[in-house]
Amino acid sequence: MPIDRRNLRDQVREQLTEWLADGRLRAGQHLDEGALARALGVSRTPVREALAGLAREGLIEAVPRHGFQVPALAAETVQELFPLIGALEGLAIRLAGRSLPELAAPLAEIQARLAVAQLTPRQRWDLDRRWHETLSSRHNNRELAASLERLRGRIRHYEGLWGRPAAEQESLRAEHDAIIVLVTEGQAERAAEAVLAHWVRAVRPATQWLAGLER
Amino acid sequence: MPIDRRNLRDQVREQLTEWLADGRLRAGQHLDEGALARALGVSRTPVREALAGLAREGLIEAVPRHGFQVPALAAETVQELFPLIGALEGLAIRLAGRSLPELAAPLAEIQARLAVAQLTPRQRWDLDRRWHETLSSRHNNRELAASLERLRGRIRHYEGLWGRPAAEQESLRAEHDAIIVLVTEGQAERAAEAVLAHWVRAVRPATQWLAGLER
DNA sequence: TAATCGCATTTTGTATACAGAATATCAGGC
DNA sequence: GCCTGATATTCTGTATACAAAATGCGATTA
Repeated sequence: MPIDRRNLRDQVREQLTEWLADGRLRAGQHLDEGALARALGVSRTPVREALAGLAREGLIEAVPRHGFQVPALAAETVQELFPLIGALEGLAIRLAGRSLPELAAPLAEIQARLAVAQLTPRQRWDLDRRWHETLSSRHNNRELAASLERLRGRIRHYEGLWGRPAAEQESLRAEHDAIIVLVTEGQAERAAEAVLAHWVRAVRPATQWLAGLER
Repeated sequence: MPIDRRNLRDQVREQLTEWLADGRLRAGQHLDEGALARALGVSRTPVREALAGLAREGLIEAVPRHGFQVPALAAETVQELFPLIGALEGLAIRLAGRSLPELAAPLAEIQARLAVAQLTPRQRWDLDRRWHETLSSRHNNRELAASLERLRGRIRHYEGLWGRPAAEQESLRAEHDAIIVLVTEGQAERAAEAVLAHWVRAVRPATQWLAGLER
């Protein structure tokens, strides 16, 4: 019988991360502590503690005397976070060792679903995320897992990237295929390099998409 | 005229990270909110918010109904964090591009100081940290910088590692030399791999040191 | 001596109160 | 019509209050 020993701070944080993930809290949005507290049926105290934690994680921003807000979409964020995620997924691959080829089948399965034409950007985004999560799942490093989850959480609002021209999507999918081949062959080092390059190359279409949004 | 708009939460966090860095708050120590608030001359509210933030960063631990504490030294932490730092320093090196060889001189300078025999573990630890900070300073990725700083902050309590046998220290210093050669030659890819391997190899002496502490 | 119980004290977790800053509203003037 | 400024309102930041859980400690007992 697991007694619930969690404090409100953690429960609030969990709910807020969910709302950040599902888009109920949108990029650029200001977070009203009072409104959140009322919505959750708690006082502002645990809400503020949760927000302070999320802010230190980078999931939200803290602006002195203005409170907290969801970060607006920014090209800088993509430019900085994508390579970071790539490097960590590379580490995950290197740590997979001999078991790396076991990932080939599940990766190919997700990849096949990504090839379907009439998916929404959101669906593509989810599949792509699951593909990368699978690719970087073969390690026993909880810190690495936590870091990756945190960084991925920070780019959740960028799903519109997958509304880009089909040609760009095609080239990114081709890179997936190339990585799957390396994974199948157990070439961890080269697969790690490829996944980093993959993320770095994705920066350009993402920033172009953001530039298009400005209008 | 930059008006101080910072809130107490941020100021408290800054002071606490300092106390964590200089050892005034020791590994395993319980953090008494009331005592901290009194010591800082503020109420518990901003202290708790600062603690909640530090906990989400992993610099301290939150135990429900028991408050906050500085994480105890643990072999797991070393095993998980060292490769993570290595991967991120590797990314920093790859991002340095053509300017990588410029790092050779300052690295060699710090390395020379590390060769002096009668340094305290603390002095060695500081020099080693500065060596790695220098090695990974040539990039313009603020997120990478923040992640590295955070992770480095989490292994600050492990300075005793540099009280290990001279032979081990010698081999780690030799790896530094090899990396400096690669840096001089501008071989970013190989230098990145070498620095990851360097951190991975450092896991063993660190865990052995920790095992020795248990007695 | 070691373990256990009961009680006092401390400490955490949460709610609430309050001051001051930021923001919104709106009237008046250019 | 738009800017300016005064005022009202909202919201943040911080302190304080209070209940409940955890902890410490001494007495009691096996």
